[in-house]
Formats: sequence, structure tokens, C-alpha cells
Amino acid sequence: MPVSPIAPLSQMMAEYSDPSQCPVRNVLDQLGDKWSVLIISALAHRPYRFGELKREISDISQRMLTQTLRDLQADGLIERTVFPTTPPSVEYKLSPMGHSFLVPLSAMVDWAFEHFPAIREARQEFARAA
Amino acid sequence: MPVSPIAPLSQMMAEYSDPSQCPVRNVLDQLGDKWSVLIISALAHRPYRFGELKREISDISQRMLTQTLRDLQADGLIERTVFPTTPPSVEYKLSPMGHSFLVPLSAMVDWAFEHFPAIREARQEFARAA
DNA sequence: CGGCATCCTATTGGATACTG
DNA sequence: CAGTATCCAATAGGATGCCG
Repeated sequence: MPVSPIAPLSQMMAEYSDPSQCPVRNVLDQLGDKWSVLIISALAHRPYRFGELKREISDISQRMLTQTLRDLQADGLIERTVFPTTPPSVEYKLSPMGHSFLVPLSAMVDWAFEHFPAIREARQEFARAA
Repeated sequence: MPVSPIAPLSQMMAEYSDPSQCPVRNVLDQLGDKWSVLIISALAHRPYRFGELKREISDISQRMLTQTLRDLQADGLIERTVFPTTPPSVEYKLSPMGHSFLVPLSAMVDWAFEHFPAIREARQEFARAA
């Protein structure tokens, strides 16, 4: 099985003596949180308004939706457009960079779907052995 | 830019009414934590002993190293081998499934390296605007 | 409708000390 | 060496109420 090269950890660690400056940690910390992937997945198909997202991701709190959207906007992955109607309407959509992120993200998602049965079995086996 | 299809969120949500059963959330919650990626990246090159890993990932605590290794082992991504020497020696290495995970992981890592400058700029711009 | 501010709880994770 | 156990601080995140 061909394995794409991962930058050696020693290089990652050496190059960024301050771990908070490591690009990988920096980016994955944000995108690996509880909600970012779900929001990006939703926006992959079409733009959404705030309330639409809230309903679509039914178990997210308003607080975390607001916060995660703001973080993703700060990172330049999504764009926020306010329509000054009454009542106000705010649309969120992926930026070009956000779209480019769908490529590695869908690779992860596909892997997760494909290996989830094996992972679940491994967990049960591990629990039995313990 | 071709975008691989992501399973529609509505399908993900509908198929797994209990969000904790969603494969994507389930797998990514574990692998998206603070240390899993670093450990897997280290083990991508060769097996490591516990103390070696501790030194390599210099800012991980012993507690989190133990715990993350156990979780990754439970998920079947790494294998743990005890050599009953004195003093004892324990080797960790990627399982075949762990190796297969390197494919999507390296895609994410590559994306992070490539887009980190743009993300940092976006963050600064966002901070200025606020 | 699309938020923000506050409070409060649960979880995460570091530091430290001890063990086979 | 390779952990385990305990304590404690920081953070994440839900619930609720208010606002333009």
C-alpha cells in the first residue's frame, strides 16, 4: 500500500520550537474540534443561513454555532454576508480555500466510513480483553 | 477544482439519529484530539518505545501519552508489544489499519502546510477588521 | 432572525508522587 | 522503563435571558 510521506515529526518539532506555531497543530486544532467538520460539510452543498444551519445540525447549541462560524470565518474558510432586510438575514458559504479543504476532508470522511466497522470491532475486542 | 463528494449531512444526521453513532464524528473525535496525529505521525516512520515517544513529542505529558496510546490501541490503529525484559520494554507500532490512515492524514497535513500562510493572513485581517 | 452576555457544569489535561 | 493514581487548573460547552 503506497503511503504518502508525512513530514517527519522531528522536522515539525525542530522547525517550530514553539509548538503553537506548528502549521499542522495550528490548523488541525481548529478543524478537528467538535463542530467544524459538520458545518463545513453542510456548507459543501450550498450556502446556509444561520437558522438553517442550527436546524440542520440539530444538536449544536446556538453558542457553539456562532463561535465556530466566527472562527472558520477568521481562518478564511467561510464567508459571511449580511442582507440588511427586516428581519435581518445572514448567509454563510465556503470560500475558495474552504472548498479546497473539502478534498482532504472527504478523504478523511471516506476513510472513517470505510473503517468504522473495523474500529468498532477493535473497541469491543479491546474491552473484552480488559 | 474537483471536489470529492462528502456524504450529505442530512444523510449523516438521518442515518444516525444518535449523533454518537455517526462514524465520522466517532472516528474524528478520537483522531482529531490534541495528540493522536502527532503520535501517529511519529509511528509512521518506525516503531517507538514509550520513553522514545515521550522524548520525541517533548511537550506531551506522561498522562496524555499513556491515555492516547491506549485509545489508539483500542481503536486498532496501533499495536502494543511488551518485551518482558528487566527493565521492561514496550514497543508501539502502527497496525495495517493505522498505516492505511496515513493516506488521508497526509492529505490533511499537506493541506495544512500549504494553506497555513493564507490562514494566518486571514486571521490577521479578521483581527484588524474587528 | 441572528446574534451577544452571563452563569454554571463537565471534560480536558498538566503536575506530582508512587509502583512493578 | 513504563506506567498508575490523585489532585487541581484551564477550557469547552450547554442553558438561559436579552437585544437590534
